[in-house]
Amino acid sequence: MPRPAATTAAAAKASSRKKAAAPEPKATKAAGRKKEAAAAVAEGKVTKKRSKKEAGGPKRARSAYMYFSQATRQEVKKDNPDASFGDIGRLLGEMWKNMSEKDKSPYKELADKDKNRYESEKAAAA
DNA sequence: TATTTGATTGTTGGG
DNA sequence: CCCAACAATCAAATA
Repeated sequence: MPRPAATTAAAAKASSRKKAAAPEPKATKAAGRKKEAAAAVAEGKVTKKRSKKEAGGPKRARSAYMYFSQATRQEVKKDNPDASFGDIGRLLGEMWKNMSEKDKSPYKELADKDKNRYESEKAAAA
């Protein structure tokens, strides 16, 4: 995995506050995803299950691809009315990699802003 | 401390 | 109600 080592981008700029009431603890796909973790544990790959849903509150920031899918999914569906979820996703990812960083910029901006918002929520929840 | 890997984010439609 | 592929990103856990 070619990941930039030493990614210590700890820009803790907690200023704005966001009240997270969280009346209904919806575990989205967490429970479902957990099954993979459970399977991994069963195989003995991981010693302990990395339950990440411990802290119930601030949802994670959406990636640029998340915004991209929101913005493009309808267009792709329009061009491919017969395409199902998997087809759309596959094609979507293909075009995502196809577009240049400049095109991804707007989505990255959204992702960046959401990340900032996530930091605020996290800080507020803490 | 650095790397790794699991978990989470969002979409739609179906089982 | 949960999962399917896709990419990105974070955070816990391990080496």
